[in-house]
Amino acid sequence: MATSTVENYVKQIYLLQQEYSPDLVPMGRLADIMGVVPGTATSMVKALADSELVEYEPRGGLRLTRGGEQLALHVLRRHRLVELFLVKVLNLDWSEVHDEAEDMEHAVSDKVIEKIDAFLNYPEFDPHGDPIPSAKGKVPHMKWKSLADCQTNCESRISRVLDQDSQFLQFVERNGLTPGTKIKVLNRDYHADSVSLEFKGRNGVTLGLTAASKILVQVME
Amino acid sequence: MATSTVENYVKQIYLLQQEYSPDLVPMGRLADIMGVVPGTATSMVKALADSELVEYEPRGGLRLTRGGEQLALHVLRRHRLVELFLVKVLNLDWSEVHDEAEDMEHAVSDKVIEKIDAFLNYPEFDPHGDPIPSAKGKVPHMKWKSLADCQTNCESRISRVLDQDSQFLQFVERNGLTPGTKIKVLNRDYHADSVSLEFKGRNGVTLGLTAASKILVQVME
DNA sequence: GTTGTAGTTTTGAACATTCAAAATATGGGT
DNA sequence: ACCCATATTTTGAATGTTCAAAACTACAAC
Repeated sequence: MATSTVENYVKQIYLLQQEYSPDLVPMGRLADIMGVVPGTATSMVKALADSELVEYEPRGGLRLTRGGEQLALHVLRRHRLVELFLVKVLNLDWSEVHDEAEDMEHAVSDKVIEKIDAFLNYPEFDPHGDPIPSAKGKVPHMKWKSLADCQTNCESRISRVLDQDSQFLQFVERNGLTPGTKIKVLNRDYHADSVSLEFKGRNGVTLGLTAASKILVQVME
Repeated sequence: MATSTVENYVKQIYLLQQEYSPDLVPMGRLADIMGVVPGTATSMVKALADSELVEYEPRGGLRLTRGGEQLALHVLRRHRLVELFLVKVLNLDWSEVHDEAEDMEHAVSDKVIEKIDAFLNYPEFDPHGDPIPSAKGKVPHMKWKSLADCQTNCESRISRVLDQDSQFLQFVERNGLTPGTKIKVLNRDYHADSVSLEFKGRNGVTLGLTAASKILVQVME
């Protein structure tokens, strides 16, 4: 049985892969995100390679095996279902559930997770708009595009917030940019590094491109 | 912050103390219950003594300090609230929630526990009738007496089941002896090592004294 | 008083995870 | 071809938890 340390490494590798794929994930990036010194990541990755959870090329980088990916999806499923449960049933604020779920994701059994899934009526997305993998490891897909990439006059709907830092989420909430909100891009200025939005009638917030890039909208097809 | 190993030791010491108090808990008993060899318990207890969670007399035994007891009650509060939550909200069977809660008790934060407590409307007892300590560490008290100590014709109400082994709980449930059930002792025979009960009209089960001693009834005053 | 035995403690080693610091490899600029 | 900066790996040590097996203690029985 995988320890929770192993589960955390595999989960973070999965998330990093979204950023690097099809390239290998560099060791240093993994160390950073795990909050350990590089040598620690190296030795852990070797252990993961021995258990066939990752493929590891010394000095090249790493990627998950199919088995590692399945494990990562399992952990992410638990994490995201727990988040949604905490928000919907226990009324915690969406800005705090990510941290709560970090611990709980390793402690809830499959039996409890299936009960939660049923209780919530088989949801596809968590409170931040992240997709919830199925028990078999299928990820609901949707076409997303970052706010930073929306042109002037583009109308759309906020659907996912990538940065799950509590402060950032509170900022997003204070400004009414939670998933589901319909918005229109009033102005996008690459040189001013900003995007201004209009929504819910009142015309709205101006975001820097860095913040805008962490907010995804649904692409209407 | 206490690791979950430490939380488990302290919890079990607390439970053993109910059995031994006011005497010290013997090391061997702790080792047995923790499922470790005696030497492991000794070295762990020394560490607990260093953190002032237990008082330890070499070769004599051990007991919790006030601080250790507070920690134990905290853990027990989390454990029992989680159990009740799993039964009431997620509809798990009472015979399986003990094991589920063993892991979750170390992963749910105080914030989540307080939400669960409020959601359940500040309950005093868990599904097995065990008292739920308050956030401040106060334990609801009730006068209990074992079924094995009930005389012939004694009428009472089942209120607590001490053995939380899943098989035993299923047996208890199959025979309708769950907490809340009103029963009457038809016959108690010390030499035959048995107690027979009548309840819900139909007259009922006969239990050996060992089983009977694990089922507690409310003492009516 | 020696001996036996049950319970306890000590010792030495292992595993998973981590760090600090030294060693090494890689790719780019000169 | 050589040197440098950066990324990575290696090495050695620490922590927390565990086991196996040897050593010890206490007390009862003879």
